[in-house]
Amino acid sequence: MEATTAVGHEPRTCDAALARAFGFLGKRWNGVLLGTLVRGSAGFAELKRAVKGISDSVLSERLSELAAAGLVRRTVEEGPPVAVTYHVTEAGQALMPALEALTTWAEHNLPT
Amino acid sequence: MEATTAVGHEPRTCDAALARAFGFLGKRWNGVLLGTLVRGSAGFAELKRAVKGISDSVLSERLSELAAAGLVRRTVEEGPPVAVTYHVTEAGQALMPALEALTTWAEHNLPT
DNA sequence: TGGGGTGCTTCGGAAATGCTAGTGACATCT
DNA sequence: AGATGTCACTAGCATTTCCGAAGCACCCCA
Repeated sequence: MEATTAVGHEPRTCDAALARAFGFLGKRWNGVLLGTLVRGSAGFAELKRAVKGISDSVLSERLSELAAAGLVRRTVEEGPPVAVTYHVTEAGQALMPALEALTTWAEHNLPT
Repeated sequence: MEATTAVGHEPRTCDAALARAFGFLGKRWNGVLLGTLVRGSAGFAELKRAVKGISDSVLSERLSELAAAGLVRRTVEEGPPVAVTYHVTEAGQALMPALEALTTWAEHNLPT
């Protein structure tokens, strides 16, 4: 194990930032969830219907994670009928171009 | 409410293509794997070292899936020392811009 | 002849996910 | 009024998926 004095060829590691990105997007529903939320805020039930396939428990958990990471914000409207709304923050919005690129790619390269 | 005769607004579903994209990228290692492979072909062991954290079994499985989806190709060099090489196809290459966008986003919006 | 490298597959066990229900406040239908 | 439904979740299993270690076959180098 040399402590490469100079140069050194890194063993072809993948970009650290990309790895971090997939730390999030690599979890089962986060991608679609964010992708849905980016096109407009929604409540819990609405989200569940939109993402269809996701379960209550996971949705709840993912929303917490996303909120903790500062990508999504949870707003409670006290009415009499309390309404909760989830919407993306700027950090979430910033993901848009990437999501679009991904969509385009899928359209062209992924079988239906 | 509604059931008005025609129209109907879809309940805000996420883009189908994006969902398909995350059918792949939403699985634990596929993203980083593709991201690594995009910067150059590699053999099994090399890949394992590069993606570090992934296990043999999962790597093997992921590579099969990726190959089945036509994003990666598996080439066997018959020598006596059989050497296997994995490299992305054009469909895989086409993912690059999306991956770059993702990387940029992570750099700016994801904590280290 | 032993150590090291490559390319996988096969086992458990552990962790992540999914399904079914249930709660409590309100709203609406009959 | 009472039944039913919606909204936002939480709770408890069952199933799926993932990981880590081990093993197998082959080759190269000393």
